[in-house]
Amino acid sequence: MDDPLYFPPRELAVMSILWRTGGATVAEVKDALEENLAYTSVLSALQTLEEKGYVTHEAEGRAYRYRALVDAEKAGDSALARVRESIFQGSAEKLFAHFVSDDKLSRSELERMRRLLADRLGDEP
Amino acid sequence: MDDPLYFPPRELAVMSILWRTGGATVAEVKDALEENLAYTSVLSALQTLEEKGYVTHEAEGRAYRYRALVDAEKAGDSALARVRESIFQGSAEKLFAHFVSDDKLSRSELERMRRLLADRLGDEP
DNA sequence: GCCATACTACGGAAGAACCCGTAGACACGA
DNA sequence: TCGTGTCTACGGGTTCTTCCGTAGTATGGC
Repeated sequence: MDDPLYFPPRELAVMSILWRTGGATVAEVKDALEENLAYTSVLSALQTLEEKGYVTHEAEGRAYRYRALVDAEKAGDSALARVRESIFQGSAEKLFAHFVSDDKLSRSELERMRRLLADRLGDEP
Repeated sequence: MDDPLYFPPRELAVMSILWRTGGATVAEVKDALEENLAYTSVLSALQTLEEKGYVTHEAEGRAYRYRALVDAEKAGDSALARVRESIFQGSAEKLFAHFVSDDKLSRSELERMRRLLADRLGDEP
């Protein structure tokens, strides 16, 4: 097991952009962020993340391109485990039940989920 | 839509106990917490949560009994939405796929999930 | 060469989160 | 009555997070 891996809100937003893009410059991150932050604020966030070891950078022309060092899957593991544990009393089923009860899920999404679950059940004789 | 509802780690741990128990005194929260905090630290956390409006208290004997004012479902909504949005690129399916790929899920759990999903699909003709 | 532009490094302010000690109130038993 | 134990209120210290301004460096156009 690895350390629990936790990102405060703003840092998570930045990581999210790095995961989506696969790597981004400060300016790109700034543009992708919903809130309108100063350039240096974005830079600071990235430097903080780098200091923590979650991110690295390499020169690209005059600028740096930042890249995530932890992958989204790992972060997803930690986040879902935390949600399951603290909000759904440790029960994966409770989490699941709540997840699929979301009205905004389309029928086709639900059907693809059913398919996924069927596959998952099939692979374990 | 309500406000996004977010709890930093320690406060989430405290809320978790209130959700599980339905209400608890400071001493009970302290005992239930994994980390060994000073009594007053736990009290502080509860007072902070109360100030934010997530918690209330009523006298019970000489002590206060604290109770959550937001329910776990709402917190679950926010938490899952945040995870889906920032880690799984907004895709409920990606989240789901990752969720069911967890090795620690037992076959019976998975089967109960399948049932739940089937019911959910059935209720929408 | 000189200027504007784009970028990073650095430092620091302000607030949030976290943690606890001390003081005071209150009840109970000796 | 006099501790003793349990509880809350209050205040303060420390670290983390967020945010940005200033200064310095390099690049490319003129």
